[in-house]
Amino acid sequence: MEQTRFDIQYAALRSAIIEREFESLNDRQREAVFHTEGPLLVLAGAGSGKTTVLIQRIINILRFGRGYSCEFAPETATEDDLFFLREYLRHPTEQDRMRAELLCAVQPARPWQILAITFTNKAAKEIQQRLEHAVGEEFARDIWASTFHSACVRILRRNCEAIGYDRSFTIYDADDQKRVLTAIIKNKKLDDRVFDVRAVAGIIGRAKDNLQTPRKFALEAGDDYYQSTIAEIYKDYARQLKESNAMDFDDIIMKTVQLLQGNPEILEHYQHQFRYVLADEYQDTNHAQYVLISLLAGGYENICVVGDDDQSIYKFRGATITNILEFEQQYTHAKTIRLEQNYRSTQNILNAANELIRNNACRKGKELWTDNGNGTKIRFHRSETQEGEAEYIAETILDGFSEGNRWGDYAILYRNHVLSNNIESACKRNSIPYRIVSGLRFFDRAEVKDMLAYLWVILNPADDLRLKRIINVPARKIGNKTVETASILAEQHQTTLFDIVSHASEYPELGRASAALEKFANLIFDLQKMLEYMPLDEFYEQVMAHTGYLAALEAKGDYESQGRIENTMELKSNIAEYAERAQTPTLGGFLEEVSLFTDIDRMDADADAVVMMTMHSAKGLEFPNVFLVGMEEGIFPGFRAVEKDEDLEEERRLCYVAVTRAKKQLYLTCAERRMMYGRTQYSKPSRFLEEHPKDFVDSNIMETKREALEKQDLQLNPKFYSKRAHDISGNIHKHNKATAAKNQASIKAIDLKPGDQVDHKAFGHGMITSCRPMGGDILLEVSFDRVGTKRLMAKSAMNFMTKQ
DNA sequence: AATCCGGTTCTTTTT
DNA sequence: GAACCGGATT
Repeated sequence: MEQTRFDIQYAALRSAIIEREFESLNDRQREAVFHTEGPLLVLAGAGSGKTTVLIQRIINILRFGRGYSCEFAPETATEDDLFFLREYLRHPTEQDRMRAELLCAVQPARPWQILAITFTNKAAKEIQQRLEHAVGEEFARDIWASTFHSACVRILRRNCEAIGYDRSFTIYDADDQKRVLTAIIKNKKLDDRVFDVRAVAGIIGRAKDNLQTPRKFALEAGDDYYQSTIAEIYKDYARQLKESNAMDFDDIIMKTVQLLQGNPEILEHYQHQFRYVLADEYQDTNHAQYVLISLLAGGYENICVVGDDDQSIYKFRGATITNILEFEQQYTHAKTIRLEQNYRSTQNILNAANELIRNNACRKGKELWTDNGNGTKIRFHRSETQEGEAEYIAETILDGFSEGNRWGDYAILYRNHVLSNNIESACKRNSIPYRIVSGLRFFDRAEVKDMLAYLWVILNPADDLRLKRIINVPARKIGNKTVETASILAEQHQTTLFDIVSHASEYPELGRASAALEKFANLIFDLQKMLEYMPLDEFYEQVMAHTGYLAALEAKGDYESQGRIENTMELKSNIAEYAERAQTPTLGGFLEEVSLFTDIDRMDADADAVVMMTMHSAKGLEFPNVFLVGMEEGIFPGFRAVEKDEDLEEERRLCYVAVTRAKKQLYLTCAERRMMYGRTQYSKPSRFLEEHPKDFVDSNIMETKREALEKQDLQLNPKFYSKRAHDISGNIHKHNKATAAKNQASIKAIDLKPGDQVDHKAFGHGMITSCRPMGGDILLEVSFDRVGTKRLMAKSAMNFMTKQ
């Protein structure tokens, strides 16, 4: 076919009109949006509008198809159309828009032909919602915007019979997985210190990430004792899961790949269906996910991967940065687009990030820039102790609050959770509202898992694993011994544990316990009956009541149980919310959803509070003011990561991620000594601080830093160090002196008594209602006019408070 | 079945 | 230092 003059005119008008639709994007972004056909790699720096591009690209594909990239006019096109488009471009009106759009569209995709794959539910949901907003709910509903896991589960539920699974397979989480493995290791009479469950689970998980079957793994292990034993465990584990018709998270991906590879007709079906495949956070994909994407996109090869090699921080979970680095080799005709304009941070912050990441050898290379202006310099603070560090942070936040910042404008990020302890107490002391994004997620909490286990068992009594979890929770006189005997009986009789339990009296081996067992079985039967005629949330309450779970928690009555009760109630609202949302709510539907769910989703919805979390969890988020704490050698980079360049680079990427979370102000803090693992450690400032550009860091800090560096040789000898510390630490010392003086003054000023009127920098005017001596300090209760009653420790509060 | 004691361990964790 | 686990004790 040859392009005619008509075609050329048409194509020019078409691109002008389409470009108009996406005029809010920058050139690079637009380029990515319009490159719809063929492989595309988008290297999207932090804060460069990656999600926007992903979404706009989908919108473009839905509305205009390959319109922009098409050089030919539609066969039905007439001179009239050309005229219309020209007029529309001159005077675009809302009435004409639809027709113009239709004339510009070439093979627009149907929603279900688009697969947009992400790692988190949150990201999937965001894409879904923004698309709903843009193209309407009905349209957006059919787009496959989902996580790797939910997309795979969806494929598996349809087709898993082809690989010998029942459609109703259950999903084992990390905890279930560990239980099974522990049992296997015990069963094999292996030393559980040599074969640590966590390590074994990790190795098996990595094997699955690499698509290694137990057989392949055994082959590779050869006669190496450790490896070949793990191969044995892996084999047993796989067999056991298969028998229970269960898959773990890694299976979900691996089995999908196996399904597609082993069944050409199924593969073809999906390859044909997915005309456009988009993958987010591509730098975090593992080998299995890479193969999966390649398979699914194998039909049209309209594959767009978006990611940032500099933000790859999940190697320890099997992610291989190779996938993104070698994309251009995999698809030789791939187009690569770099998004380097940053819309989030100030240039100072970006300079720091650029300088830092430049120290990495293994990267594609990118340089972030912004037209947001330079902003304020990065601030560095080194305190003597971890308490000092925490206090500095609290003071800084209080200062900021009194200047009009909101608590939620602050985030405190750390390398690992333990570092949050002191900061948490400093926040408590200073009445700073804070929220810790904890390592333990809602759905991992014991009480939540217990209740979910009940629901699973009610739905599917054959679920031995979960039955074992709750059969004696709360205690109902069914001891471990009894459960063990019953399990053995189940194995002997080739039946399920529940089957034995429900017919306990037929087995003399169970002796006196059989009454309790049958009682339990009847409980489950009763609940099953209730499920048939009750709304889900009401049913859940019945489960709480009849199992005695709620009563047991209430009976304990301590503070911890109170929290647990709240958590189980929270689960109830989850169920209620699901029941309302789903078209045909079922218990199974809810459990399925929950098993692929984490609770990061509700992170942002909550009240105004300082957020504390690990640097890992901060990925993808942004905050006006960010503290990076514990910037010390041995902590960040961690002592494990300094040996191998590869690990150090990942650590540096983590630092890059952390730095680029800040929009306006970045604070870097560290302490000279810190209590860790029960001993006091002296550490030098992190090398990552050195790698920040000097000119962009607050100047008095640089002095501090130089002094800190001078100390480095000394600190190998702690005695010498402590002797000299006072003489050489000029700036730090001065600062601490000042703080000390302030504290002295404030302790003197503690002649406070109830009834005194005070002015607080952040909370305003108030009256002291009580004073209680506490650990060399005084706990004040102050009733503030504006913010109500607060409890403050006098020493630190006096830095912000004056007596009238 | 609950509690206590001692020993052990201590990155990060999107599903 | 704290949290968690397993074994022993009550």
